[in-house]
Parts: sequence; structure tokens; C-alpha cells
Amino acid sequence: MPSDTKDRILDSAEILFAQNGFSATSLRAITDHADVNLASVNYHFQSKDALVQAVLMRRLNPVNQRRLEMLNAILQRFPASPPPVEEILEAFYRPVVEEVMKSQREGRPIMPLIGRIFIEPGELVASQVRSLMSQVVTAFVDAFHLALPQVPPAVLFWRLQFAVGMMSHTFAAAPLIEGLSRGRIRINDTEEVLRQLIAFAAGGLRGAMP
Amino acid sequence: MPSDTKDRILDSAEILFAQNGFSATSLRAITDHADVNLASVNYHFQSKDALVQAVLMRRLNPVNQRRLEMLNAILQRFPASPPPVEEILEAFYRPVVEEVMKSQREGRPIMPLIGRIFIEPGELVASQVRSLMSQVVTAFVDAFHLALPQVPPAVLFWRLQFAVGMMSHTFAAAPLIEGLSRGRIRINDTEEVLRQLIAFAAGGLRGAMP
DNA sequence: GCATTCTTAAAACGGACGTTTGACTGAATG
DNA sequence: CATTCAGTCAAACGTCCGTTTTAAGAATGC
Repeated sequence: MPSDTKDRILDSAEILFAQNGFSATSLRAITDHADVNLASVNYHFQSKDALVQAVLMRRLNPVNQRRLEMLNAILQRFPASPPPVEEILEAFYRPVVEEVMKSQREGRPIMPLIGRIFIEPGELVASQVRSLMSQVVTAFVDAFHLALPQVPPAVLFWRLQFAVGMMSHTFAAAPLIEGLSRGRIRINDTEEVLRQLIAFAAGGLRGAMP
Repeated sequence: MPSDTKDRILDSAEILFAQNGFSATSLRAITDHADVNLASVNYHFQSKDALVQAVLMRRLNPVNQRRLEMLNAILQRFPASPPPVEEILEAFYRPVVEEVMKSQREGRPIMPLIGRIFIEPGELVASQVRSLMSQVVTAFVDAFHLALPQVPPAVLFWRLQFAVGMMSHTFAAAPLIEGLSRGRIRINDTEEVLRQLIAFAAGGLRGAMP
């Protein structure tokens, strides 16, 4: 447990945002959970909105950086031939899944938070996510174009969004999905989740053109 | 003659819930938009939570009924041979996409609402969705098992959830997606959306076993 | 026509919200 | 030693929240 007030606020805010959403989580609930004074939120961050942005940035920036690193490593290994679709998908999925599962194990269940960021209403979160994701989207659409040159870029863009939605929904609705499955599946094994995601998305990306 | 106050509340609540989410939408915003008295919400419905449930039920019940009708029609046309995956997927997707696009055309943009219901935090919405979806999930997993007998039921369940997430995310993050695509795709054509969804999901369902 | 039920209206309830204030701390600076 | 200054704290600010109350109107049954 960190002793710095700013980090304690970020940690508690992350947990409570994941559990209850952004607008349903009050600053008082956060400061109670973090055991800090209420006014320290507006001292270290300027407002609740800025706190939301800080929570998102702290998680998304390292993940997206890792995604681009893995993607570049793949592209360098295939300088002249189409890179395998499955490897590109792993570069896209693994950094997120590992980050989520790691937090889960550490008692910080941020799974629904990661699942919800694309869907959160309000222009504040949307513009934040847009600026954080545009580089990643461009890089992966380009990579899929190398892997599947016969698929038009517009269709590849559709399919990348579907690949995002698969993961987003799996994390955000994890308790609901596990309940509906009546014990058939569990969403807590990094490699199993990655296998299922990659197998489905690879099939979808290669699917017959509509 | 039943009063139209109740329906006006439902219509306005639906629009504002879709725009701003459930907890960020106040009853005063709803009654102002509907041009009715504030107290009429607690008169016709008992609470805000009950209003949320009523809004969800009014939309989801007809859609899920239509899904099961279309699925049964397909299964009756293939009594002895595996039904085509694409037709099952159309039975799953078309009722939702048509409902959403129809509302969109009528000036009632409920797209983000439909996309967000699986992801909304809080046990109230979750239990509501669970009871509304369990019959549909069971019926479609069974149908996919007929269409793809070589795929284990647990994997089919994973893949049905991925199919849900694709659509969910497409609707909930539609403005974000259209922005990130920089004009490459638009999410307003029923048949185009259905083609893209079905093509990707069919490829994914048929994908190599992980 | 009167009585009863259903529906709307304005106003207020207590509480929770995000934010601001002003006093106070304790270590660092010169 | 006096001063500064980032940080913490309790308290209060005005606003908005979901809900309730009280009363007046509209509809319905006899």
C-alpha cells in the first residue's frame, strides 16, 4: 500500500470507478476508501474530471506503448512477407489481458474499467480515449493490411473494431457472462482468454468478404 | 384512454439514458424533456430504479422475442441437416440492428443504450439483463451446436459472447469509432452493418479451435 | 348529481454532491 | 530565528439529487 496521497487516491479511484462507474462514484467514497482528506482530491488534481483522466491515462499509456513495441518486433521479423494474423492479434490483446489479470491477482479488479472506457458517455472520456487510441488503431490497421492484402482497408477497420469489442465486452460483462454460462467458462486465465480471443478474431479477420 | 404521461416519461428517459447513462441522468432532466411534472415519475413508476427496468424491458422484450421467432423458423427449415451459421447469426443480429436503426431514423438515438446495457455497473441492471438474456443465450448456443457439431459447447459459448461484444461495442462506441475511422466507415446502414457483423462472426465461429 | 378513484401540480424534504475556504502543520530555506 | 511553502485538515458553500407531501383537478361509477 503506497503512502503517497496522490497515488492512494489514484488506486482507490480506479477500484471504485471499476466497480460503480465514473459518475456513480463520489469523491467522498474515494477519499474514505483511500483514507485521505476529501479536499486532497481537488488539491492534487483540479477536479473530478481531471482525476478520471489521470486514472485512465495511468493504465492506458503503458498498455498502448507495449502494444506498439510488440507490433514493431513482429514487423521487423517479417520485413518482406505478410506477418501472421495471429501474432498481430497477440500484440493487440496480450498487453491488455496481462495488465487486467495482473491487477485482478493483486486484489485490484479493474476488469470492468478497461471494458467500459470505450463506452463511457460524455465527451471528456471520449476525447481522451480517442487521442490515446488513434495511433494504435492506425498502426494495427496498417499491419493487418500487410497480413491480409486482399481485404480492403475499410473492412479491416470494421474488423479491428469488432476485435476491440470482443475484448471490451468480455471484460466489462465478465460477471454477467460467467453467470450466463452456468459454469461452462471462467474469465480468469490469461492464456485461455488470449487463445479464445485470438482464435475467434483470426477467423473473423480472414472471413469471407461481405 | 390511458394517459400518455407514462409513455412520454419512458420515451424521454430512453433518450437521456442513451445520451448520458443511467446514473448521470436525473429525474428532473427527464421530466423537463418530457414536459411533465417531476412527481409523476414516482407516481407511475415507484422509483428511478423501476423506471430504468421499465425502459430496458420495453426495448429488449420485443427484440428477444423476434430473435427466437427467426431462429425457430430457421431450425424448422433444416430439420435434419446443420443449419447455416450465417442464417443463425442473422437471426441473432437483425432484430437488434433493425430496432436501433429504426429508432435512429425516428430521432430517438438509442444506439448507445443498447450497447451499454451489458456493461452498466450495478446489480439492478445486471440481474435484469441476465433474466432477459438467458433464454436467448441457451437457444443460440444450441443452434450453433447443430451448425458446428465439431466445436465444443464451451467454446461456442465463448464465441457467442464475442458475437455479442462485437455488436455491443459497435453501437455503444459508434461516435468514437466513426471518428477514429476518419470517414472510412459509417454506422447508419442496417444492411451494411449486418453484412460486416455476420461476415466477421461467421469466420470467428468457424475459426480453428484454440 | 354526488362520491370515489385516478391523475397532475407545486412545493418542500433531508441528504449527498463537487468544490472552496481558511487555519494549521512540519520541514526546508536564507 | 524568521519565513516560506507544499501539504493536510475540518468545516462550510451552494447546488442538485430522489422522494414525499399536500392539495387541486379530471375521470369514472352509481
